[in-house]
Amino acid sequence: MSLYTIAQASEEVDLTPYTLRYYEKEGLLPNVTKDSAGRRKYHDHDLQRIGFIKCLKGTGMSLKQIKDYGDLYEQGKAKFNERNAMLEEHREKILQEIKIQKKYLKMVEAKIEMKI
Amino acid sequence: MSLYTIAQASEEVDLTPYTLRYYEKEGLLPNVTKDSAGRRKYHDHDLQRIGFIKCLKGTGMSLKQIKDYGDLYEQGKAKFNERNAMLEEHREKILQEIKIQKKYLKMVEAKIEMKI
DNA sequence: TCTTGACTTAGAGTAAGCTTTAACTGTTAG
DNA sequence: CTAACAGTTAAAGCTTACTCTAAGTCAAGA
Repeated sequence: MSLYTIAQASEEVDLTPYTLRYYEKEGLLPNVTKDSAGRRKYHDHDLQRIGFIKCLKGTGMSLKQIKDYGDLYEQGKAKFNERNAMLEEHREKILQEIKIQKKYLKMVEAKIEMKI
Repeated sequence: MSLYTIAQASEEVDLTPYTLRYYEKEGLLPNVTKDSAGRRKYHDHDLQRIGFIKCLKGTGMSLKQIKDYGDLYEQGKAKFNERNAMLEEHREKILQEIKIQKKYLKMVEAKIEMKI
């Protein structure tokens, strides 16, 4: 069980310390512990959570929605259905988005081939 | 050869009139003509251009870069190489992005399967 | 002890991409 | 003729997601 300062965590997850504090302030990272001097200590599960936040954000979910998902997560299995429904809906959104990206890719390739 | 009011064009391309004026102000839509009363008249080639703008924007190109691309386009074949290089680079970016999206899709699916 | 450096906070500032407002103009239906 | 309507402009306002600043705290090394 390893601990990370904000600088180390920042390095691990490739986000600035500013961003990590911002995510915490916005409620995306509850339960980040602090040492006796008040400095944040990140645990492995925090880094894993940040990893999943990056996944959701990278697939177009807003921080607001990510927070909502995280809030359901905090409520444990009582909210499992609601939470999984969110993920399944998001899965569809990603699939749609990949389709669109492929369509756009073809448009760009067509433009390249057009040679005008 | 058909002409469209801003409301009709807006409907066609699924962008608000605000957005169309904004794109024009930002230099993404040069040469939009106006009638004797000063009202915009969109031509088919304007709608096609907007379609390609949506493609570039939808694949993560900033309006600034899209403007730069459009500016090269305005300069005709003199800037063909530069323009096509931009598109080829963008094509790579889209391919990368699709890869990332597929990875994220798997992460979300794994989380769904985890059933926790 | 002093100072350096990495942290803390609240809050201000920034950038992108719209979105709205206010005040106005020209066209059209009654 | 006039009211309604669809457009015009410049400029202000909004949202999201950071990003930075200012002022302060704490621990460790010279």
